[in-house]
Amino acid sequence: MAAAPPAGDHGAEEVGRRIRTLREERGLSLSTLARLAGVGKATLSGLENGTRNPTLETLYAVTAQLGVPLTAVLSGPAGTPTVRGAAVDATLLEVFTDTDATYELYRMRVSPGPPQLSPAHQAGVTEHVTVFSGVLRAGPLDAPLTAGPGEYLRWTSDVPHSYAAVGDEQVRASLLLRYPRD
Amino acid sequence: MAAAPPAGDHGAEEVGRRIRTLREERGLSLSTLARLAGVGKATLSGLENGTRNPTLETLYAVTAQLGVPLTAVLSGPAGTPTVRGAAVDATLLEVFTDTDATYELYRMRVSPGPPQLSPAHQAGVTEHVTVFSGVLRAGPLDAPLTAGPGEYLRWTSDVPHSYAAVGDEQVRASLLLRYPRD
DNA sequence: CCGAGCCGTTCCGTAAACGGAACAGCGGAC
DNA sequence: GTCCGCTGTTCCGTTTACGGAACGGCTCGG
Repeated sequence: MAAAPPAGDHGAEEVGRRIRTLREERGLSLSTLARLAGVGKATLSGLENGTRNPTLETLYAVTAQLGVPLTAVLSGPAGTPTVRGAAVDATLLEVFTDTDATYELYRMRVSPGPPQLSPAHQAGVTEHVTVFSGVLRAGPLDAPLTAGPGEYLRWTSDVPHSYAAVGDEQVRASLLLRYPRD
Repeated sequence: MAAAPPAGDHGAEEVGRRIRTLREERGLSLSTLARLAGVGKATLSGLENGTRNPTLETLYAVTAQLGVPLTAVLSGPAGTPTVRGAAVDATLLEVFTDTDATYELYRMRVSPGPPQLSPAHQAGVTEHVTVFSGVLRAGPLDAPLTAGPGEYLRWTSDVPHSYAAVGDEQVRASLLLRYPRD
């Protein structure tokens, strides 16, 4: 005992809790799920209790049998990296890698106050913003654009640019960054 | 039986490819990333080549150092809730619930061929599409719109509407559905 | 030309995740 | 009462993912 594995480990225990919850929601016993998923009972037991550091293969076998994506047990409130600035608070939701370019999709919140500046990116990088609520003023420093709810902005971000909320309302928007392949 | 998903292939190679892409985008060498992430070079090498079955701890160490969520390298075609039709294949990425409206953010692929029809939604629902690649023709049946890479479409979807790829290239886009609060 | 310093891959001993079996605890059948 | 079937946990031998070191390949610099 006491051999307690690194308790402060990342979300291993959180992952275990979610799997146990999902299993019990389905009325499955540990033994049954282990058999259906093709893993040992010891493996699943340790996994649910957070005393193991599961393999991707193991996790996939279990989550697939539960009928949920891997992200359902992994992505946690504390798990996703967030970029914070004076006014902008952006959470990276997804990364798409296509043949022509890589896309990063963020959910963005811009708080009222002075504009937040962002340095120039590599040549060819474009930003695409869809505003959900509030009024956003963003784009190149010398030619900012404005958009309200439901509207769309696009600019080439190889020059310094800024983000600002117009008025007192916080702006909520989705931000898509496109990095062309070299 | 039980509609077993591909048990052997859980996308280990796909995960490796994404990690390698993310690493190269950042201009990091394999050795450097391995040192920064605190894992062995052999581990990272095998991981990128798909010859290993990484543990959650290893994956987390690497993705955290790359500054992306685990979902960025895991989210695969399998497992995620997906809406499929004749031509359109959409994956739900995120749901935002704000005070004014609910937003559903999809990643969408439209394959070449005849248009896919979609019935009218509730009054006030709007759709917002940002095209990544290919040329998309979509919108109300009587007034469809066209957009190419980097362009944006918006229409009110309280009437029947359609989606179609123009030309032979598959269309990749992000689709934002906005449901106003009653 | 040759060594220095990187690159990424392969080799190898060790630590640990794995599945099967044995275990204790509980509830119902007879 | 005993037995059975089930629960979830623990023990244990096997498999394998791990990191350090050694390796071949490439690009510089002297």
